[in-house]
Amino acid sequence: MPFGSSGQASLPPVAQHDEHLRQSAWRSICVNLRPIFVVTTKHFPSPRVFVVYYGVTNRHASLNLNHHGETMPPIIPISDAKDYVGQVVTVRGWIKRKTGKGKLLFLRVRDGSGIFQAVAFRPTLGDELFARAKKLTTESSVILTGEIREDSRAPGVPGGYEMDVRDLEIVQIAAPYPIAPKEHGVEFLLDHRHLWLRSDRQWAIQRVRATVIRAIRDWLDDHGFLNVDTPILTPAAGEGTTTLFEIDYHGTPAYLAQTGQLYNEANIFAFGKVYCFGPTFRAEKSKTRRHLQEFWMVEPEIAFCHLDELLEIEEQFVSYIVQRTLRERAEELALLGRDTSRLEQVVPPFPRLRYDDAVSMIHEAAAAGVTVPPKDEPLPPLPWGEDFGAPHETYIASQFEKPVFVTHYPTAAKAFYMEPDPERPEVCLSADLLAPEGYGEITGGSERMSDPEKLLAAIRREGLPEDAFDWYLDLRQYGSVPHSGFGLGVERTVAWITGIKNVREAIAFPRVLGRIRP
RNA sequence: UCCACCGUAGCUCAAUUGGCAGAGCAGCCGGCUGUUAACCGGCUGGUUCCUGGUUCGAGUCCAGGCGGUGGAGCCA
Repeated sequence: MPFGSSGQASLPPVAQHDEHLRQSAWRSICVNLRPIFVVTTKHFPSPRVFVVYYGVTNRHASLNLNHHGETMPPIIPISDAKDYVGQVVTVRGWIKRKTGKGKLLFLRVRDGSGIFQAVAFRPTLGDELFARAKKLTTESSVILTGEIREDSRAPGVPGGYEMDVRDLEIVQIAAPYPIAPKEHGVEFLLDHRHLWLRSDRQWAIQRVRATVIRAIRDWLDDHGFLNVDTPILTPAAGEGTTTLFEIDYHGTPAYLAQTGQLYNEANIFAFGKVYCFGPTFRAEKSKTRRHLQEFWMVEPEIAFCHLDELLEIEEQFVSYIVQRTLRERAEELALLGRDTSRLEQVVPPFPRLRYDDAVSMIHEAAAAGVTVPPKDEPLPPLPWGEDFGAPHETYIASQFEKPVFVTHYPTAAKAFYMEPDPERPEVCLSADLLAPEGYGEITGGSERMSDPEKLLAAIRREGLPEDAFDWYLDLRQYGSVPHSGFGLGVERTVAWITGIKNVREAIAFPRVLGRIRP
């Protein structure tokens, strides 16, 4: 029962102690979006308010009743504090930081929804409660009741509102907290990731991530894509066998999926436009700011789709994700210190650049002695046919205001299933989307090979196990069509939008090379 | 796998040519009515990553190992 009372089926009467409590009750009723019916009676047995309700959402204040069925101040999330100025409310959370000045204590409190300051003043709180408040340590859990007031000096998210504490209940006094409000090393923070998540910065990043994921699903669901998820335990590689995590499948070797794409290709023949979304696994020995062993990827796949249509889908999709996040997570991005001016420009169309032209740009830049951040090392030359290194990606991306598509990579440098350009088979109908500001490749996609003979030849050329791909080849026997798809890495996208330096902060519990705890 | 750098208090870091192991923060005690990583006074806190070597003497020099960070390759 969401009101936090005993859960009994009968409706609790609300005592009408005073005008203030009555207003609090009304207030909590009014903020609930779900239908609520209120009856007042003047006679039975004394003046009472009866509340009829159902389905109260957790997002809003709930009516707070004590054991006697009497109204208590409503329990609110900190994010709603601005709606309760002048009213007495209860907030449940954790102490981020405590500062003070004699008879005055400032408690920075977070509850997951937001951060604000609670002010404990000895003359109004009383000596006993004030002494209790002074005992609070960092990360102690508390239930605070007091009046919300507006004050421009009050810090927080959203700032400008604070609580004048009238009552407090200590749930637990926290042990000395290892993470101090100062700089820490990476190893220490990753060892304490379970606690590090409580920091302002990590809180903001995970809230952005949730919005990015919501935007991904909403856009695809609203554009005719069906979510059909693909297996994580798989019998064969998606793209080569060196980077797979092998597991024991009841005596048979199996692998954690590094892509859902091959299954996506089966699904389009049943559902037309599909996407899968989940964790993928790469056992690469990569220790860079852009790599995780386990990361989340959304992979749309579309039947009857050529490369040019795919690029239009991608630019609409990525723009929507960025613009919606800017709109809904402005406070979090501000907390992270993100300069959003570059992100505001992320709207279709994105520039398109052929691999050939990218190589020419790199040659000219290398000849001119251009250097690339972060170390300002000279741009290395790039022989035609090789894939870009990180400095090449950074340089190309830096030449454009928006994300840029690089298309028509050399066929030999790309995965076996990519369709060669019919006019020029040494390049394929592929496209990578490079994010600005050095965040690298955020999507990779292509038109897929639809001809069964050519696909079989490609599998043999790569030396892949033919029998593992029998069903994949089979797809091309029954109504094969041109089709295309791409994958977008969630952590790289979140890192780019939030402006963080390393993808490991974009996921709650990152799996990086050499680390499996916590 | 390769390259570079790093390892000293719970954390971030000092320690001169090889010569007494130090500070700030956190924690504890006391003070302060508007703090924003407050401030003031006091206290507590050490296997200097490990093993061996050189030396009268090693945090410091040498050898080997372990751990970490960044990058390369590869990738989203």
